[in-house]
Amino acid sequence: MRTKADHFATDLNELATQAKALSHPARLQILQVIAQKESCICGEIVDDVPLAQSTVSQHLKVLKKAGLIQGTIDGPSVCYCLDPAALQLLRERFDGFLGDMIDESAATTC
Amino acid sequence: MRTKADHFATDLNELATQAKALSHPARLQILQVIAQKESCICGEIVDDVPLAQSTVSQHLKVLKKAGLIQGTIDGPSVCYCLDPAALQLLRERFDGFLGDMIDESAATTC
DNA sequence: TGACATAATCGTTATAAAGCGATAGAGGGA
DNA sequence: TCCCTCTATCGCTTTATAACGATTATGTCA
Repeated sequence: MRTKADHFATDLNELATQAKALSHPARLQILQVIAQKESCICGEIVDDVPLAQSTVSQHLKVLKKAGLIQGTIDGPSVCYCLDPAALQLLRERFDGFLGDMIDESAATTC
Repeated sequence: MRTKADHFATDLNELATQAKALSHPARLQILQVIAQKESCICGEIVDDVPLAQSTVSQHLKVLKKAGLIQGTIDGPSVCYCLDPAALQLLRERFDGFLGDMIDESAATTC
């Protein structure tokens, strides 16, 4: 694929990247599971999500790469938790992006 | 691809679908262009985005399918505009989803 | 009607993403 | 040490996405 990411503004690329991390229901559910459980062992996520262990692991990798979660090794298991600061930042970016757009487009009707 | 969308909650599927619409920098830029221009003729978008006309048309289709924009035929041209209500709804959904998660995860640190 | 402009669609190619089973590596306990 | 558990990675297949050029369809205007 000829992804012409270099032709777009940096902030648009970053926002698009984070939106992509949220663009799959399994990843959204994984985030919810991690948020709800007091502990966040990988195995529990696999139990709660209707996907194979290897697939869940891939999704976790995507979320980790996007900076939305972090995993720490806990003996034989891996404990995953959210990064509240990153989520808050993402929230603000989305809000800002959409908010600006809504303000500007208030007049435009076609 | 075996997209197991049916295995996930409806609201997660919908949010993921809309996030996917925002997951490409070209589409984000197109939204900005439409928001900024007072008129929103398709050709102007093509001029402002570093992609071929057919590619832009595809992106517009994705945005239209996601319900974020609408296009009305204006003679030989097509006038695109944002759907402020849809954008506002999306904004609130993101905000709610991320907000709930941040609240719940305040305690969880691993 | 004929020529031109605009935008959507088609056909094709290349890359990314999603999914799974199997394997590998790292710890912990018997 | 040996086995078991847990999770990441590999290899593979299937489907989706992105991109473009070429074509088609629809209007406008001379």
